[in-house]
Amino acid sequence: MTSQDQAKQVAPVGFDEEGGALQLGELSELLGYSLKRAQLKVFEDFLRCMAPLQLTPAQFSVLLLLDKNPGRNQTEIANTLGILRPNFVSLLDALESRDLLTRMRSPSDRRSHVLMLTDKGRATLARAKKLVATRHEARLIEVLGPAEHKALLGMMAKIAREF
Amino acid sequence: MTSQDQAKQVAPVGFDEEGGALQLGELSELLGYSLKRAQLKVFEDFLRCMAPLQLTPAQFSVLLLLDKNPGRNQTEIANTLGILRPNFVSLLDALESRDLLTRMRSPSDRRSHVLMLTDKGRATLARAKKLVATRHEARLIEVLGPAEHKALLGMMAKIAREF
DNA sequence: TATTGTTATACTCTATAACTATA
DNA sequence: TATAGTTATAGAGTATAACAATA
Repeated sequence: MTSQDQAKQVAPVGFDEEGGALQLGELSELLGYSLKRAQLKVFEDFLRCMAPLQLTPAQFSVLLLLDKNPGRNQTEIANTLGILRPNFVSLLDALESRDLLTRMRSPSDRRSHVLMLTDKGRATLARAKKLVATRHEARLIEVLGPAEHKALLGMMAKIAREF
Repeated sequence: MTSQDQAKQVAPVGFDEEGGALQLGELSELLGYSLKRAQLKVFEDFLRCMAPLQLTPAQFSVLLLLDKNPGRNQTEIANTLGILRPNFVSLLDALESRDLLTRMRSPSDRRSHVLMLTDKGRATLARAKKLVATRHEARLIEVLGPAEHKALLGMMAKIAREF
């Protein structure tokens, strides 16, 4: 089977750190690692702040994009958000069943569905934006400071664009 | 296939009518959104750079942590990495089957498995570290600049810690 | 023939309950 | 009784193929 007689450099006896906190070591210098953990924290906080409206980050991004770009079809919105078309269907089903948006067959190309926010969708988006600004982003700015928060936004955009 | 895939074509601005690029709007000010997209890019690049060794970010983090903290059990390592114990099992199975680490029953508490890198595990980790430094982090530093890269690390750690 | 929305499907991650063997 | 490792399982998120309607 597998090996059983190597690893003689560090004996299983003589633990000098029994029960103590582990050394992260080079892990804390690994940007991907910190980035992932920070991203999880930020999404957790987003969900907490958005709990009254029951919107996920992905759902919020769809409403935001639709408000700024009315009359687009599913493929255009999904592509812009990096969501694959098949996976976009159930996401839209959920929002449409909550009457936040509508799918309408395009008169010019009856294959495509034109997406538009409903009045309820616009109202919900307005409340959602307020929650994000006053609870979520406000807390981030409080932790980082306004200058670093802005710098961070720039760096994230740069990585997403140029990396 | 060239090195440049057309994941997202950026059309010239000013095309707000039919067929033009969509307006991201407030989406670009949403830190969680940029953070997520940046994190995906960084992990993609990590996998590309690490392709010769076939290590995922999670696997690399386990090797790194084990090297710095030999003789710990599965629960301690998993908790430190934010991995749930049940999900840690198959991750370890994969690394152990590649002879990169060993599980040994602890003599003091026969319930727990003491984890240690094998010689092959240490050698692989050394090669992995070199790939990360010379290919992955080097590219990040090239895009961001050394000062911003360092600042970014600090901010990510701060969010992961205080947020 | 090509494209839009869709279904089906599969694979990875993540999360919870419950089992076993030890303590 | 409680804990460490494990199994089973379920749910998200993500990926590809293929089909019907339409172009």
